[in-house]
Amino acid sequence: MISNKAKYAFRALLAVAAAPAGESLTSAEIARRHSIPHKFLEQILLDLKKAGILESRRGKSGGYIMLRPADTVSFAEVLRLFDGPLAPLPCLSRQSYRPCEDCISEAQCEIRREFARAHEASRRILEARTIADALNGRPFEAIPAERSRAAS
Amino acid sequence: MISNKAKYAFRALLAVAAAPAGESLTSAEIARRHSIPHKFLEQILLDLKKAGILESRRGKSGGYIMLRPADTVSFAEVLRLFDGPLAPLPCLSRQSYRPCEDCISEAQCEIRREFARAHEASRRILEARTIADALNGRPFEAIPAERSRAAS
DNA sequence: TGAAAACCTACTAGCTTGATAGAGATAATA
DNA sequence: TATTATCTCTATCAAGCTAGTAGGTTTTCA
Repeated sequence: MISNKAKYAFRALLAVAAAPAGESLTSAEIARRHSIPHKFLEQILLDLKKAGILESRRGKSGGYIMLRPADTVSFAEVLRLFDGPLAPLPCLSRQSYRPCEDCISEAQCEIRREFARAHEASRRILEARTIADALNGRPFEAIPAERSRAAS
Repeated sequence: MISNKAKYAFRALLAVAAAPAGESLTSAEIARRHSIPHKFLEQILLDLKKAGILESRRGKSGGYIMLRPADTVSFAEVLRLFDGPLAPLPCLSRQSYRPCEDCISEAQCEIRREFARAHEASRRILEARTIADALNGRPFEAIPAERSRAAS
């Protein structure tokens, strides 16, 4: 299960990305429209800003706006930001690899082998799909097949 | 990330399933061989027994043995048993469905739509792969395509 | 100067994880 | 029958995490 924090982050991002170009949205407005605790949302928006995804304007008539275009922000990136590694095992994480304690041999670990498949399947989708895709409902079939397995 | 408990459960199950037919394994032996805290493992084995996956014999020369054949025990089942629903959102869980609070329309929820794809991909693999598959290294390609989408 | 907004830091209740502890029940065997 | 090895059950606990709440500071606009 993803955390509430991540869920709120997605809602907020979708809201900001859906706003007319150049128009900013205040945290209070987002909170009201999506029933998110306001102060909690503020922290989340701040994280999104620190991550370089959102831009903010302070003061009266301030608010939030996309910094990076919505089609460059993947679900995987946002989820990682709030919930940590996507991988089901530390030894399967690319971004924050860590061997399991007491692991004798990664190559021979059946658990790793099985979860690697499952993880790879969902990882590819979360990595490929962006906030923009979600907004305009681009169908799943349009995801280009990932050829480069080398980096895995 | 899956819990330590689930990881231990997989290790233990693989060990019991790998034992020669009819031969039982004691919790102490499994704990020793896989560096799992003994008393903690006992709880886990008990859960596996209550779930009808393992069988136990008490007393001297007791131990654990598979109750159900290893090729009927899926990774999904074991993971659910210890870590709860596989679904990233409550509204995506088949076994323990629950709407998100404050959800206005499931059909129109972009977050649900995106995560549904990712979840379905890994769910199918975890559901299809069994302890027996993991043990004899049956290649992933051999998984039969799931045709019935109706139950989704 | 006042209002509205983002920004920052601290705190907290309740839950979950990953165990540890100790006693009881049962079965083989000496 | 006593011993011993094993599973079984229940309670407890420290540490960390989740989902916030709280209260102030800074910035900007009118």
